[in-house]
Amino acid sequence: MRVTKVVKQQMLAILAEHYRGATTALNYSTPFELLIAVILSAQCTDERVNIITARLFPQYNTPAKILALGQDKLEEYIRDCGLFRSKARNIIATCEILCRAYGGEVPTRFEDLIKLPGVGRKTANVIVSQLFGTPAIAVDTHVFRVANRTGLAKGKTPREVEEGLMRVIPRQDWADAHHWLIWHGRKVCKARQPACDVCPLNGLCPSREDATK
DNA sequence: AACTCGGGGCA
DNA sequence: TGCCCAGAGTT
Repeated sequence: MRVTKVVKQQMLAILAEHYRGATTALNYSTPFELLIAVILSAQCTDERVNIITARLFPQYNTPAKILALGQDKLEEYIRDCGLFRSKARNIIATCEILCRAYGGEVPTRFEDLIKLPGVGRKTANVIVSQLFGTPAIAVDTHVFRVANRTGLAKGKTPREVEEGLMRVIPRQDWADAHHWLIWHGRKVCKARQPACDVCPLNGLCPSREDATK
């Protein structure tokens, strides 16, 4: 079933109302801290990232300090989140670049961020949209799933979904819409057992009767 | 486009 | 236990 543009606008309005105030912006005090937290969050819950960063950042909250800590010790700090070896390696490499090319600061442009080891489209979009005021929609697995199921933006790749969402959603709503879609994916439109019975998009979503697709 | 990394969370 | 996960890099 094809979702008309009018229906898409209705669904977006409902999501905006239903998830008003919802945010995933974490209270990290510097861009560098948020960057590291987002890198760590891949395939890992926010709760666990919070535990790790609460131990790490009091002493190691700058690229230079992380480099001084070293990769082996960094691995010990972040061992409780998955993929920790590659994350540690990427974080060290990123810190070296930040120190060498950016004066120890986090670059503000998407093109620069995405070149950093461990930073892909999703992470770069999160940083620029939540930190530097550049409108963007970060497509993670939740956003990807919700967009495809609801028909807001169909696509085989996250990139396609990202571009589709940008076409449907007004630019000024991109950052907020990212949060609506993520929260909807977490709480209602879940990967396993979607709670279609309590879904605010009931009646509009084409996957209502077969939400496992 | 498919594969891999990896411990946690959940049924 | 087995299966999936608030991704990114490599092949």
